[in-house]
Amino acid sequence: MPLPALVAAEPLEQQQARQLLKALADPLRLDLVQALSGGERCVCDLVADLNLAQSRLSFHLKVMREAGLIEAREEGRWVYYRLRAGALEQLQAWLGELAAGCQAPARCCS
Amino acid sequence: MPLPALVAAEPLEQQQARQLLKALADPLRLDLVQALSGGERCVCDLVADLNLAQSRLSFHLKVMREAGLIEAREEGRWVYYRLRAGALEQLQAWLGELAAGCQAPARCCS
DNA sequence: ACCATAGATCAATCAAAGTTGATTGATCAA
DNA sequence: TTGATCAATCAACTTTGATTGATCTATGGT
Repeated sequence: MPLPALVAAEPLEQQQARQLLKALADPLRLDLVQALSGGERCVCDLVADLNLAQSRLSFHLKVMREAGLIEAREEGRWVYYRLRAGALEQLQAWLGELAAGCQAPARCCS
Repeated sequence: MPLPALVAAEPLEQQQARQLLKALADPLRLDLVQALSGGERCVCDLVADLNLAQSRLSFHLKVMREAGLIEAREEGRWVYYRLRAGALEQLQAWLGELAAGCQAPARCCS
């Protein structure tokens, strides 16, 4: 069950940024992010709180995990998930760099 | 051609955040963002630089425009696009709030 | 050993997004 | 006014992603 999940507090590669963005860009996954934004939660609680099919939740958790957006901790027969603050911070930094130079005047059209 | 595109420097609604994230979470659109990160560019330049079908580019620009990620300026027969720095900053702030509380210890599983 | 629960995975289906090529309406230069 | 270029749009098609229900493994309680 433990899946790769990228680490490193380095600047994001475009590919990693894309995976993170995609992991975030879904309504259900955003609800999950919301649910996790207050701290670690176990899967069974999430199923109950968000009232969804277990396989559906598991699918989305996997997407998020593979993107490096969340990470899991197993304890007995439970699995606890939490947001990776580092990933959020990397994304913030990545956005910051974009915003930095984007106000330049138009290169005139050939 | 001018499409709604949300404004406001207010905190992002989840729905708006999702649209922005989705607009970013695509390889071609990321290339576009990259191309625009140095400043305004016209469509014909983008077609040439990224070497893609014009209708394809137009489709993706529309997605980004509708999300409020970019905005257009028409000049004669050309259209110039640029990133909306405000949108990037709103996203950054939104990520910041998520990162804030996500380290809390697990609520114990029922 | 048996049964119940937690959670991951798989195959099938369905819906949403992206791609392509053609067309259209502007704008501009000759 | 003719012809060329810019860029948006449309309809047909393809690809990708999400949902569902069924299994499957592992853990724990009795």
